[in-house]
Amino acid sequence: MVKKVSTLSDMAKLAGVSESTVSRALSNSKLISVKTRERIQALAKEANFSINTTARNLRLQKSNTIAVVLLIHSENDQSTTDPFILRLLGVIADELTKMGYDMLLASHTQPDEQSLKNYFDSKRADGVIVFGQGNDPAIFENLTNNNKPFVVWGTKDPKARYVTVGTDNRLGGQLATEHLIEQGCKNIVYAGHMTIETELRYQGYQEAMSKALLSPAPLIDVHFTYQDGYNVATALLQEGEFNFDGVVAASDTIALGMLKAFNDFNATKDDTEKAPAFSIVGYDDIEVAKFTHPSLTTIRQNTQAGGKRLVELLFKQINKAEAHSFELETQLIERDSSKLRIAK
Amino acid sequence: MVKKVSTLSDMAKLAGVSESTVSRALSNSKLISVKTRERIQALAKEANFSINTTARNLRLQKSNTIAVVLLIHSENDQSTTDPFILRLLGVIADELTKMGYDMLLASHTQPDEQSLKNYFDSKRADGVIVFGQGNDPAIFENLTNNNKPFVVWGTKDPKARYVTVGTDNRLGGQLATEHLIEQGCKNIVYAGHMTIETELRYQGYQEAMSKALLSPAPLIDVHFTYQDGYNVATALLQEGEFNFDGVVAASDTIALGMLKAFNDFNATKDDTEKAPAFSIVGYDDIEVAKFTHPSLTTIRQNTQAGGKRLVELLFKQINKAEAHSFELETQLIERDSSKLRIAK
DNA sequence: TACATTAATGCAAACGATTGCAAAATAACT
DNA sequence: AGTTATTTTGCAATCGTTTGCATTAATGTA
Repeated sequence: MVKKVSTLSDMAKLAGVSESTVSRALSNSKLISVKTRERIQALAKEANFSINTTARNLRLQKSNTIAVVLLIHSENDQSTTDPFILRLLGVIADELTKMGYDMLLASHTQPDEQSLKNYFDSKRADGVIVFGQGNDPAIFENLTNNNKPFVVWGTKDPKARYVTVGTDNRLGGQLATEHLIEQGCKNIVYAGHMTIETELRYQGYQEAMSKALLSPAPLIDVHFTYQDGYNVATALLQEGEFNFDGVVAASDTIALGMLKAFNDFNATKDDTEKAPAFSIVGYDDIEVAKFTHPSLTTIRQNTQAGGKRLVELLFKQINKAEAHSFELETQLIERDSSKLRIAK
Repeated sequence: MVKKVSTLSDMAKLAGVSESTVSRALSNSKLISVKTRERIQALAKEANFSINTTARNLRLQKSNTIAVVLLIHSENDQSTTDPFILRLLGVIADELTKMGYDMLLASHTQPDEQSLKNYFDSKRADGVIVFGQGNDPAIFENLTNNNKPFVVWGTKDPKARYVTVGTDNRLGGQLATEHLIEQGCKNIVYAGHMTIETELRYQGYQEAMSKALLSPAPLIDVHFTYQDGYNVATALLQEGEFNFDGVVAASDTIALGMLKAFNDFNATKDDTEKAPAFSIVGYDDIEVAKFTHPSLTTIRQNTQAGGKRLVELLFKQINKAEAHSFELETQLIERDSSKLRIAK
């Protein structure tokens, strides 16, 4: 077997030229004559040679890598489980691959400024995409001051200067609520957990209620999982305290969990004891929402568009261009879960 | 503002010692006296200094990074969309973070040996986890020969020597089919697309059928998405060719898509024209399967256990220990979708 | 042929860390 | 204090690239 060719100097020996010539030939520099250029490239392919990225990055002072960081704020914040986030990650991975960049994925359970800054200081990433805005935007402010390229998925905070991509959460909450009101619901509740992002959805809900002269109910606290949606709804049903004809859920997972709880509950009761049907609207429009029974009316957060935009705005910053926060279209997708009450 | 401290030599100046001392102090070498060690560590924290990973990796000849590669074999192979794969990625990300490793995520639309080898040659990763076994295991054989640490999610090929983690697909297909037979189904079909992995599921189906003296039907070709499950089933229903009382689906997405198609179809017909109910078993046990209506009977592939095992076996190889392919428990999760026929 | 241009190559200095070995500082012991 | 053993520190080479500058080769012109 031939001796392994693994460095530029190996290649140089092989080709009978200097390292610089090989380096230039491989990067297609026109300083090198076409003849030797092609010869060397062929040789490199034949010898299965590929440049050492680490050394290259060191010399070039860049990493060709984007870090995608999931900030986990609590035990119940399971970003690595959430189908919506995961889907978005998939889109980002595809986009970055297209740009020839690597994607570094990491989740941090202790979200602090330093650990984010560290990606830059340690030169591990040329840019950072953050999920999990949390309640403390101050973390990000400093990065902005230092001109580090980074983008946050979430709500635009008017006081903050960092770049975000997300939907209009207030509007989303409002659209969902208004839709239920149009369907004839009177007694509508909001189900979700409070974060900076979802607080706005709740506000949207409250506004829509007030505008329709309905009184907002206190929120039902549920974490963003199928299971918690199921558990919380089941508990309420069993206590006989689930007396709503409409639910605005803060995520599709919650909505589907609640629907399931309702079905299971009624399956055990005979007709006189059954809980009355309700309408429900989810949030995110995860893929399965279209295929459940009933299909889920929901507020779409377009993952495809969102992922692309995140990457685009990050690269604008990397290339020293101006980047402005972007708000994705916030759209109600009307399906069957909001017609339940009527069907009944 | 203080001048930025970004290299070891900056730190050395700051602390009034040599670079080597700083380097050793930060890595907690006992060659350095406790006093100076602590002093320097404090100083480093204060100055927000962190070692340049690229330089470190170059010197140490390792990358502290694991590449997770999605091999995309066709247009229809949408790994970055598949909820099961995505969930597995989430688990792996968590595990690697725990080990202090970075996770590099990339999808390759042109799966070839060289591009995988390249992660090692270019020193970008210390190990590789591969999804998308495809039909050409030869790709992996060479990596094995070269002693590169890598693990493949999928079926153990007895002829191949590379390390895999996955479930027993033949058994899975068999369990699903036998369960339907127990439920009283006679006319059972398998719905999925052929890959090395899913072919075994189909074989399991065929065996179970034969054993029960039922004749296997030709497979329904469906790609692994909700949408394709829906489309294919809808087409068959409309043609009046969907005359099965049981379906073994190659994924939960397919199963849920088909169930939806069935519901939608019958919703448009009045009682005399309705298609008869059927039982269906999915594959994967994605999280939502428990929360659909009806809940989905399925073959579980435990993502938690699988992700952990993939990482564990990879690190065994990295540490030059022996690593053997591992087969996860293959388990039927019985829920409601396989009772449909009876309920009717 | 001699000289000026232009094209093609090579030299050597970075990039920022780690580490074997030598040197200096401190401690231990007569 | 003088010598030896031990602890602490520093020097300098190395990892594999890229690139400004100097050098050499090739071409053009008179």
